[in-house]
Amino acid sequence: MITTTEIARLTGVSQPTVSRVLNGNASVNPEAARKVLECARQYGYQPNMIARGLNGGRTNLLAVVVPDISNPFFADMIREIEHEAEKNQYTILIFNSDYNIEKEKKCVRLIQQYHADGLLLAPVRANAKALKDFQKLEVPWMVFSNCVEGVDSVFVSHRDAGKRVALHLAKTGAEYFFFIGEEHDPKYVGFREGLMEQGILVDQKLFRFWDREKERQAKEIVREVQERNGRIGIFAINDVELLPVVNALLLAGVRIPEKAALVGFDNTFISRRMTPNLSSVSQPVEEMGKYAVREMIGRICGKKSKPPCHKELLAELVIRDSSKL
Amino acid sequence: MITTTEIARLTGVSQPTVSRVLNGNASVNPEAARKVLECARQYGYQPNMIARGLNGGRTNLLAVVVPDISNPFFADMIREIEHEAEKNQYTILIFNSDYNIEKEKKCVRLIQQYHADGLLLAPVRANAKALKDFQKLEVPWMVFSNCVEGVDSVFVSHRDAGKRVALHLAKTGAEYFFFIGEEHDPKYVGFREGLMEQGILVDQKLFRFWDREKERQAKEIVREVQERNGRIGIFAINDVELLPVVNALLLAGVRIPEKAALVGFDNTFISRRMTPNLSSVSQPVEEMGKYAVREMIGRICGKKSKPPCHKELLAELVIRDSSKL
DNA sequence: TTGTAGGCGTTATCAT
DNA sequence: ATGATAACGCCTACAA
Repeated sequence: MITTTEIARLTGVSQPTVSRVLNGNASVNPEAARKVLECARQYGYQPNMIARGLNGGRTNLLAVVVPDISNPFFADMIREIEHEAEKNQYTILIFNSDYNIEKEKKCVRLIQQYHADGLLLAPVRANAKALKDFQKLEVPWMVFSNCVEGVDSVFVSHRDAGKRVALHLAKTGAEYFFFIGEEHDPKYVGFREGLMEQGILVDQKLFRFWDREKERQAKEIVREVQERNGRIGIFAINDVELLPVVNALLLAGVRIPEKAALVGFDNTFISRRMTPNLSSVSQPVEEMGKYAVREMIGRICGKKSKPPCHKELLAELVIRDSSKL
Repeated sequence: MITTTEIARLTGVSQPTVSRVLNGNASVNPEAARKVLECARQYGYQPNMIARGLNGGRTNLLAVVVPDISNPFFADMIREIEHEAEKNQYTILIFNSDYNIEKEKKCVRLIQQYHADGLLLAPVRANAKALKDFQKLEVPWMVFSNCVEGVDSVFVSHRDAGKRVALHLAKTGAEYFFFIGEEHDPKYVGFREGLMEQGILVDQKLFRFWDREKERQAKEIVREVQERNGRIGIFAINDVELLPVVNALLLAGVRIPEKAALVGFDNTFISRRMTPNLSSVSQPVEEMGKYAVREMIGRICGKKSKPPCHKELLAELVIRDSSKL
């Protein structure tokens, strides 16, 4: 790997001049510039980002922390983020928090150690307290996919989405409502709210399921579906969680959507390609990724004066066979 | 961010002594060590990996290049790689080649610029010529998921797997065989070989499909299935490619597996959770990820004398409803 | 056991 | 326009 010092020696100019030529910002003698560029080309010069990052400069590294890389939604987000980052000469460092707050915290250390220029975080918990460690960071950071009070965020409102799903399922004539996910999830909060707004007695009509054993959970849900007269509206925190349930319902001969109307989340390729097709809340992955990266780069380069950002993007409820009445 | 120099100033020892204490390799005065550690703790010292990487040291960065992060197989691989890397104090840089040879080549530059200690590559094309740019790298690199002649690789034999699928589908009584994928894919080569070994006249009985428009392709396949008497054996290069076909077949009322027996690849969660369940070739993702990272770290740390590595892991053909006779 | 000195490759500052 | 020089934070000699 040839260095600027080496190019300087070979072309008979000083090292800073080489630097100036290669960065193209200051003015240099055209003839010297030509020689330097020629030499750089010939030896395949590559700037050493490590050295560049050392004395206070940019590393052009962007850290990305997600709970689970293999979840299709996050995988898609990462693809978009990587794509937009690459267009802007940024390289991404990936960290998997594994839905574990402690692991998430450890990422702070690594981000500091590698002097990433910024961080995009899909937090395990969408509340500011759980993120207080990140306040230590001396570089800009922002949350995506969720909205956190007092923290720059790019998101769709999961609560709103949950509400819309409630409205939709109620309209399909569902009498009972099952939610698959955790209680603190904003989707649940919104789902509940939405049902209450419809005058549905949530304490008697809404049930929540969350079992690590997906097959067992699916069986339980099927049983609960079969026990009740009337249509059941089922809403899962993501498409992946919905799959075993669909599977179990089909095997048990439960008719979809007549007996059980289903809605997932994230609108991954799975939902489009399943039979039956699954209704799902679609997050604007590409827009969210692009927006997050651009906003981040703005913060990295720009004046600190950037106003706090709380960008809500619109989710779309894509209605497919699994909940079409 | 406090530095070793600063700690040295505060504790009244020299900077190298601080370095020695924090790295714990050389012997130091216990009392001085105590003071240094206390000070480091108090100020939350974090080593600057950038500086450490500069003078020939390790950056502890591991580059990973895949064709498509959002493909569930690669997403799973990345999760395993990240997990094993993290256990070994490595951080990963992610690059998406987008199935594009030119983009893949560009990664070489970035890996050099960031002085990654090594590279794990899932190549777009599994041949040495397409990878000649990577020979420039001064750090160890190896291929995973595919086998490349003359290059360190960790893989399952796609050709063998293709052969086994051919055998399996022939046994189920299929008379015609459809392959969904590209011609140069080793899976196709193996599939073809396997059929020939069964005495099947591949020129008349084997058909290959590869259309960017997945819906159109699926419709065409359904048409071709319906046109023929006898069972069709269908093998797709991955589960994702199989989905639209399953969908179209079900909608057209084609019976699975009686009329069309299907086998996918990668054994992603989709195949388990679809109805019908999909047969699929399972790659040992966890083992492959672990093995690749460990072998890589061995190369990074160890003597160059490491022998070339061509590690073949065993794929397993998981037979489910979609091809159970 | 410890400190001094030098260097990694770059950018920034200051003269010239 | 350009060259010296210093600095970034760390590590590896080498000397004491």
